[in-house]
Amino acid sequence: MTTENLGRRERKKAATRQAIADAALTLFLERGYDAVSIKDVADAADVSVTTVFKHFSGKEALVFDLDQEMETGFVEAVQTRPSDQSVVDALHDHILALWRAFEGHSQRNQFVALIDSTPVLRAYADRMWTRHTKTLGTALAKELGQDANDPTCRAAARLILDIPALTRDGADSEAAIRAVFSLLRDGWSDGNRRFN
Amino acid sequence: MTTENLGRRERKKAATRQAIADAALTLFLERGYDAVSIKDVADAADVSVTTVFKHFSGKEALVFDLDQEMETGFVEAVQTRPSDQSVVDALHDHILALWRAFEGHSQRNQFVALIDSTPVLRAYADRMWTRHTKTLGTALAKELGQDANDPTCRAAARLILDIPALTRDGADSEAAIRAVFSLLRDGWSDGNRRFN
DNA sequence: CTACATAAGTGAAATAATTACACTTATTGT
DNA sequence: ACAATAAGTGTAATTATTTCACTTATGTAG
Repeated sequence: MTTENLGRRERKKAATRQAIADAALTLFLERGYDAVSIKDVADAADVSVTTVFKHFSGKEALVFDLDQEMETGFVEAVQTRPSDQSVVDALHDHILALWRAFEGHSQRNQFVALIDSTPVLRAYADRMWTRHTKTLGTALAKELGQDANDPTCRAAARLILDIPALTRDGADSEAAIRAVFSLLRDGWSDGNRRFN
Repeated sequence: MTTENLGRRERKKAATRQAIADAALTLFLERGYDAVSIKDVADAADVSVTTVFKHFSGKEALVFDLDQEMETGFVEAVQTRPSDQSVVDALHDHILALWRAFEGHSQRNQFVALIDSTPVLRAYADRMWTRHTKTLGTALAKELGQDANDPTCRAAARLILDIPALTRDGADSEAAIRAVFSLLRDGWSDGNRRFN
């Protein structure tokens, strides 16, 4: 799907990019993120340092080869949902699907460990998700017939995109997902209880 | 309160730190963040580059001289609230107070413009708030008699700390605050409406 | 098929943030 | 007064990132 029907040039370009990403991930998992320089990655992939920067915006981006697919995924999830489904339910299903797909990856544990142990990568990962707050918020607003900048839609979008960040520091991911969607559906009864 | 009853050493240290922060802010507002190097700041404050790094963890930190006070502020807000007040109400009050204090600053507009126009600073500001998710979440859990890692408490904490990030990209701050607390109190009725 | 335009890749050099190190100087507590 | 300690200095090294002028491969119009 991604490497089809393209000219030789495009194919070679994609191959180079992939070689760099692969070399980077291998080295990072082997030695740790900070112990690997961009030059190391370039050498391992047999390209120049300049070429690495032609393909990736910076060192952190070498770790996350996805990013863009995510944004469209969320937006599509709400737009193409069955007509009798609420947007909250659609997003709930989407997240669960993403989660299960991620679970079934062999390198998953190493990968998570790499990110958890590298502050720069944690920060980058968080931003990677929350960067799409505006887009998802607008998509939600459109679905519900609200203004594009509707603050409630944006806040809801943000809370949902916070989920990956919430599943760190020894938190149970599935519980975090449940908690977020419970908040969205019913609010926070505990927090609103008064003590008098 | 901050510069009292300290020895000469501590006082000079604080003065140096302040001189650096002041020089940095002045230069950043004048020329823009990227056009000012750490060396420029050091020269303007008449200290060595090394000294700058002794006081601030990095270039971004030069802009945000608060950070730590914020965390304790939120935690105290919930702990010292009147006994007939819910934690949500206490946090609502606290945020509104912070907001009003910030409004009454002469440099506020320039400051906001500086951050909005500098991607690195936006990212840093977001992290600065959400960094305290775990602490505030734990404090909330303790108040409510839940487990320290209770996912709902943590999610609620995160949503509240998201507020500053939500007030960007042409969003109305007060509306964002209202939206977040409405979500916390009653959930998201619009998002849960089904269309059949 | 040829020639030209263009995009990918190269290599070197410049800039700037960040860290390490060995050193001087000022402050503090005894 | 003195020894311990913390603040500050200056230099040098490391490394991410950008810029630039250059080569080479590919695609394409004629």
